[in-house]
Amino acid sequence: MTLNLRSELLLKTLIERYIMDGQPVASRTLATHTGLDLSPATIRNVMADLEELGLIRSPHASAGRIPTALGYRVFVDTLLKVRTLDENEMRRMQGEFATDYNPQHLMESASSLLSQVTRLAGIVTVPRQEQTSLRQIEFLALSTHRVLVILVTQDGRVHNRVITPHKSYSAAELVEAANYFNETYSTRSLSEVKRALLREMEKDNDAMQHATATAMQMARGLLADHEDQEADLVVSGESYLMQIPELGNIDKLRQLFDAFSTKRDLLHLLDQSLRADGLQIFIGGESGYQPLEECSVVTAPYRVDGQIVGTLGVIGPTRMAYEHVIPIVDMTARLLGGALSAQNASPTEGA
Amino acid sequence: MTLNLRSELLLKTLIERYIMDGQPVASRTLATHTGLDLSPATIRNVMADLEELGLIRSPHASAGRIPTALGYRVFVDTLLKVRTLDENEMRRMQGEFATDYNPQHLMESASSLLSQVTRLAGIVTVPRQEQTSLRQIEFLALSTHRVLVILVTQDGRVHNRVITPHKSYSAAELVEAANYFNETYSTRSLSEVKRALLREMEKDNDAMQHATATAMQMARGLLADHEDQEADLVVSGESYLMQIPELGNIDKLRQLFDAFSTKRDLLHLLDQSLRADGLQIFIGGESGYQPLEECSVVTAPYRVDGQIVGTLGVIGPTRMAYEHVIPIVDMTARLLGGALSAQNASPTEGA
DNA sequence: TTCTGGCACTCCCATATCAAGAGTGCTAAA
DNA sequence: TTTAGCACTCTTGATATGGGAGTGCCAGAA
Repeated sequence: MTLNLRSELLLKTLIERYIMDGQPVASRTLATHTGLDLSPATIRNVMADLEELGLIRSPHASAGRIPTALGYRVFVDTLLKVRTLDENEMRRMQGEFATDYNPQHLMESASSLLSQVTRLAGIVTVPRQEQTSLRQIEFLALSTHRVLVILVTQDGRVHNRVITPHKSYSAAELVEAANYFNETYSTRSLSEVKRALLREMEKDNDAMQHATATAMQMARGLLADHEDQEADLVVSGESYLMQIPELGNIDKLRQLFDAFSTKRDLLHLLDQSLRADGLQIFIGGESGYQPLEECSVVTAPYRVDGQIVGTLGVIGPTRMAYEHVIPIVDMTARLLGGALSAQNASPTEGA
Repeated sequence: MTLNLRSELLLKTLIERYIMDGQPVASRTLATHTGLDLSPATIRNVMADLEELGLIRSPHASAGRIPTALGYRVFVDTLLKVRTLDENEMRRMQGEFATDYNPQHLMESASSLLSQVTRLAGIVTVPRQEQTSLRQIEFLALSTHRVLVILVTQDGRVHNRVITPHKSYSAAELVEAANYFNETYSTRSLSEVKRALLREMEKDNDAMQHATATAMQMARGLLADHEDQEADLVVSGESYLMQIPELGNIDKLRQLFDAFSTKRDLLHLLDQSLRADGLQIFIGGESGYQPLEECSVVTAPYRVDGQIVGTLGVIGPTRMAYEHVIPIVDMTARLLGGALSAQNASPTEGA
């Protein structure tokens, strides 16, 4: 599919206008709003070609044309000139962004920043535990048979879990076990740690040192309910989606909102972006996920200390202001990554 | 306003029918579906009286009647016979309810249980920190100038916060400070603790023992960002509200959803229920909160160790099956309270 | 005094009709 | 290759129309 310059220009203008006002674009409108000095009749011929190529379509016989998903694809890939954020916008976003040291809060802030600035739904995936590495672990006796496990991961998040071992342990034993853990496993990724633990546990218990044995008991308790601790999603501004006319159908809207609370499929989609290493756009059906049929998703991964740990982005109607949304998503990924990395640096190095 | 038996019966039947099928109820329908052997004309006379009293109204001249908020109020207060849950339902709810020891998870489970069983939006308020008492506190050095504070409250929740004191402390110092804290403040409510701390901090630092001084440093850091740690709300099943025809108006729906994400006003409403000590129902405008105009809220407080710590309930259309919803809300409050209390008991006493 | 049959009246709702407007596709000519 | 012209299609809003559902009220029955 090769488009000549004129067709490209017309397609571009058509899509831009459609994004602007949501109305099917007629040949006459296009004739007056493209620099080209052509009559509507000529435009109509070109439009017929574009329709043939599947880039635009008409909702009915005597309406103008609107872009198809394929049309948006071509637009985004080859016609779109992404504006960089101007100074003001950048400053405003930085100003809106949280400045504290709480990772969970930073993610919520990023999500709400995305939705406020784009007026679309903002999403941020919380780093998968498996992919981040262990920094520190501590055990704390709550009562005779209940131990609070505190897990600090590389991304700065603190995870709590209460386990109930069969035996009771003294504070000293717990400290010893934690030390063993920290010496042996810290800086290794959680999935690695998990694998190593499973290997370790197969060995004969009697041969173990006391600290090791205690540590293994803790590990057993930890792994037991590890499963439910899945990656999570922070969504905000869903309600912006309610006023976009393309989703006027209450049923589609409902499916979309269900997707937000189920999270599973959205997480799966965002995982793809995790691997893609760069800004990604899913237009309409491209996501392969029915409730997103009328939507586009713009995502970007964010990094902590140079390593990709999660993704964020926005969900909105296919008819969204891509050239506006893209730099915002990009910028937010940087902001969040930066904030998470900054808090990671030990204060002696940082400010 | 005194209604004779016949009027009451008719009002009751009218509301029951309207709750069933959502259609305005006509005199003829009422004549056939009430035990009374009366002609539609007679019914019409009674209906005119009920309308006079503001209990029902007709959407337009030649439609049947529908209940007003006041009508529902009378219905709920004096006409409704609440069914107790039958064995099966009770068992099913118990089965669906989470069984683990994670308070946060228990609340989410309660919320989703509410919404699944009632097919309405479920809400659970997370206990206000101020009202629950301190059980245990620990300090953990993360790096030279960063200390992780772990706060275990009476309801079993674990709170983390990272503070950055100006001075660096050794592990031993931190343990000592924690001991001081636990000895001095545990079992006292957080708001009490806060007050006591503020008093304490005004004293001359030099006179303090070392442990006390360290503890006060920590306290300073803690109180600094205490504010943002507000009470929170767990909402689920919002999307059930999208298919109820009374809220067909996308704009009202949006306001409602905004209320769910803002949380502030809903929290305020639920706080009233906290003080009321029993199941409460807000019908339509009674909540005094505009987005809930078309909705009713059914709430019940839940208790941990006999003390009310939070509320839960459902939000749905005023036209909801109250006699069905009420026992479910009540039951869920018991389940959640029970689960939270159970995990609180030390394992030696419990199972 | 209370109830009821009857009837006129009101309002909704679905359907049909109509005219105007917008936009296209095609053709023939520039 | 472009364009003017024109017939055709489809939407949209306004308007009319008939049927249906239900009420309010009155006068007579119980």
